[in-house]
Amino acid sequence: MILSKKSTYGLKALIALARREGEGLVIISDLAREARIPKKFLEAILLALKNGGILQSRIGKGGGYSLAIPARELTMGRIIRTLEGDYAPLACLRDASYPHCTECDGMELCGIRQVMSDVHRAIAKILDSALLSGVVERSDATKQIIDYSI
Amino acid sequence: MILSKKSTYGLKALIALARREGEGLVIISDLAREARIPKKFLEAILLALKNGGILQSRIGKGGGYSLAIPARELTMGRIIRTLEGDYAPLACLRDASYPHCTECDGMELCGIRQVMSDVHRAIAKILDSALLSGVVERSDATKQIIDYSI
DNA sequence: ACATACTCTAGTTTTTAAGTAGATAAGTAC
DNA sequence: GTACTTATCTACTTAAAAACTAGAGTATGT
Repeated sequence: MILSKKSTYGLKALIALARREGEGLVIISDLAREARIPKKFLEAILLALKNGGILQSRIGKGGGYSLAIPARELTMGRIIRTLEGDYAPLACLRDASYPHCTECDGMELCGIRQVMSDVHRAIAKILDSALLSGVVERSDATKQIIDYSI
Repeated sequence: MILSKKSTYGLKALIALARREGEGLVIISDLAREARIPKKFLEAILLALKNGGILQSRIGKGGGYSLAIPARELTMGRIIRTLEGDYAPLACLRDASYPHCTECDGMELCGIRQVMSDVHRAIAKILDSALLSGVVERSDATKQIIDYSI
């Protein structure tokens, strides 16, 4: 569950967009510069977020990106799932419906599978209850503390 | 938190060893054949587990591997940590002591960091309370159910 | 028309995981 | 002691995924 750069970049961009919520569209170049993300890479990430329904965009002059979902309703789970694909800790957990997979020869894996299934649920629970707005607030709080302490 | 093949193989081998606990040493070739793991790859994995204090071995004729820690005292957390390295969900979580990392420019990451820290703790809690013996028992239980259902 | 900005296709580079080969050291039985 | 067996070590190779880039294409406002 190490967060990829793709997801990290995506989250940073979303945080930046959440901070400007309601202020109209933001262009990729600005986001890339502010968050220090390679522009071309960010393009692909934002596009994925748009296709996932998390962002909306307008093309052409005056265009740019904005949140399609309010930060108070957008969960970390949805964001990460959109960027990483489903974060199943074991291949055979991908489709939860399947009772056992071919890998579980001799069933050694099925014991492992059950533990990893617990892990999976625990991760999902945390990420699906963490809202983007909360992350922004916590970032601001941290910033203040650090500003004061310097 | 997708489990690598290295860890999966390692766990399968440990389960096999746990099943023969108290029955002396098991040679690599047997483990590799039974668990269908490339022998050379398994060698490296078992060596890592030995260096991590999880396995013990004896060289020479009649030699082989056995658990250095009883299956009832060996946690999944220790096993996976030995094979994967510390499974921190974010690079700057690796040393928990450090209050913030250089990546947290503008502090966007610190909000993310806190959420991922929760994830990290949740994973550790589950894996550190799951014993190898429990995994073996659950595997056997699953096996029975499936045997009956066929 | 033209500048602006997103969209799309198709790459390249870098990194990490996965797997292999073969030599060497070391213990045990006989 | 020597032949056998097994662990240990170094150094590759291959395969796959992550990270990043280039450039053409398309839509939009003025």
